[in-house]
Amino acid sequence: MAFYSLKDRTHDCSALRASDIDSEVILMGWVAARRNFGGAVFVDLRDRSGTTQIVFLSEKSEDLLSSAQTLRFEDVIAVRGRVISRGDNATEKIATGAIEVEVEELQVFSQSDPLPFPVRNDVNASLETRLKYRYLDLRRPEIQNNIITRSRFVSFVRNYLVQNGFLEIETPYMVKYTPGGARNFLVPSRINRGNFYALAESPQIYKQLLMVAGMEKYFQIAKCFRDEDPRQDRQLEFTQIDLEMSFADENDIMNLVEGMILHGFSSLGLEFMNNPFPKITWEDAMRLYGCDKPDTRFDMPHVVLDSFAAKSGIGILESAAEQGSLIKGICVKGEQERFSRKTIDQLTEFVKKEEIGGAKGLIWLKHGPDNTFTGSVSKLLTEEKSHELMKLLDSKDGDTIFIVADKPSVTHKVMDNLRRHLAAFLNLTDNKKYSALWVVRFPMFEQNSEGDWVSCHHPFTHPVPEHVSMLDSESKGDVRALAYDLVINGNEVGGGSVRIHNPETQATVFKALGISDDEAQRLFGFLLEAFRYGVPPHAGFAAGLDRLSMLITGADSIRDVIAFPKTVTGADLLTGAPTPVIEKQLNELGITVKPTDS
RNA sequence: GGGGUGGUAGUUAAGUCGGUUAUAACGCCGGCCUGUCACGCCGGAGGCCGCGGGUUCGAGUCCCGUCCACCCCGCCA
Repeated sequence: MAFYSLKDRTHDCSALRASDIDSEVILMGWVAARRNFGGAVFVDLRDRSGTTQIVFLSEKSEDLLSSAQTLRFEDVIAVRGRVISRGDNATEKIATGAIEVEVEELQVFSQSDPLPFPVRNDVNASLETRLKYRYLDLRRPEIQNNIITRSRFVSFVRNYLVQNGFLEIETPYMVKYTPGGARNFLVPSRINRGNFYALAESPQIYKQLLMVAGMEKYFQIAKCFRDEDPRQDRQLEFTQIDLEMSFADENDIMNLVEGMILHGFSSLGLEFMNNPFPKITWEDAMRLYGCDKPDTRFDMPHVVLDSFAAKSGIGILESAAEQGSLIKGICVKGEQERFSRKTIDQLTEFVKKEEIGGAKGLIWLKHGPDNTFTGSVSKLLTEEKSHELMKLLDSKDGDTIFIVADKPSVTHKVMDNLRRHLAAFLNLTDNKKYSALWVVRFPMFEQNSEGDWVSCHHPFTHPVPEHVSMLDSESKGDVRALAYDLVINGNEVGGGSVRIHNPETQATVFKALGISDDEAQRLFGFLLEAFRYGVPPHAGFAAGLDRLSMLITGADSIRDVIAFPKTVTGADLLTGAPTPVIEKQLNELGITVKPTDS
């Protein structure tokens, strides 16, 4: 008997409806469940699209029935049969619930060993087990649908960009090593022993060279590699929707990307709470939310209370203000009854945690009837000062106010964490809702822990033109960049900038970063040289496809939107990578591995 | 590099104050069953309690170390 093949398959397992009754069909898929009644066997047949119940009846053939009784979970089969009505036994649980297929012929393509864990949405094997048998985990409809949704989104993105005149161009993954930024994965060169490629952190330099090359509009679904500790939303290798456009300014890029996101989400039936996306400056984001990626699904902005604090009559606030502390308040609308003394104590412990920012304490006030406060410092506030604070924070009867005073960096971080924490506590974060915004005018530079000035974005970012003269001054910390981040639901899903195309400006920026002319030549000489041969002004963007995929699928972990993810220690539990390699290979590369404890 | 949570049958979990033969559900094996849909019923097999050391008459349980997974901080231009 010849095996059935794809051309014989008449329908997928989600296709059949009552209107198909009496047709003869051939289905192929995996045995998702088997219910054996001796004289009748029901099988849930699952393929990528869904599930159809097939039924083996003794009246048809005893041989067929006994074959059906040997079927086990995840056997791969084809069946030929007739679509019949399920009558009173119809179910709403599956899309094909009105019908079933009465089997006339069964082909078993392959049998499955007993499974290490059930292939079902409602059974949670440990992550370790799921990753070891990732091909089984991927059969679970929940994960499979994530991968399908991601594919549909990527497909939309490609179409959108191509229709907007973009060319999809690949750039090298094995690139020149440059220090700074993320730690690189290194690839040793056999032919040039002792030399290394780096795996690209991003296609940044190549896409700028493509602009010099006159490609005008480039995009790529590009893998990027960064040897930094993974997180819930971060993997060692990840994917960016990377694009660059000549003659474009920041609004051209933001409009393009915004259209891509709005329509891409819309194509999946997902709509944004805000359209168009608001733009706020980095400064305003820090002032209102204490961070550069605020979650705007809920309001609860921070209010800076420095001048109030200085004359508040509250000793700790007045002295904090004198010492140059930043004092911020946040007003929780209503739900006052949920802030019991115990809850407030827990919030106080929360803000004191080091990873939350390590505040010294948390001031709280409950706005009661007749415009009075109760709370930690209420007795110290005059009626006039109380009313002033109420006005500043727009608090009403039934609201609750929290105040933190500390070093600016601590206050921002603590109040950011507190705002998110309160939103989660009050169930204001619905992952079916989407709220996006642009954060613009990032600083050009920041100081790292060693006190060195480093780029916030990257060294090719164009400063705000009016700030160019400040680049080599003491106030370079105040220089703002033509850089923008796209933030959705508190996730930084992408960022970009206008690039420098003027050699003098580029030289000044390198100088501000403490990169000498010689070093600039050594690291980026090829780029600077390219820019001498006619470079168009250009700007670009890179969006994190994995994080976007998490948002569109509602996945909690980046692992749930990547077919073969790595663990938090960078291991691939399915293949066992990374592994030692054979001595011969190391010898060819001229590499000696040191013992681990050296 | 630092902090936290977890690891017991193929899987998911329970296991009290340190005490006799380590439980359950699902899966697996055998049997029964023609309307189930996570079918049901009867019976059975299945254990390096992550690994190594220590305390103790006695350790799944207490202590030390270590490995693995996850979460967080640092890090991620």
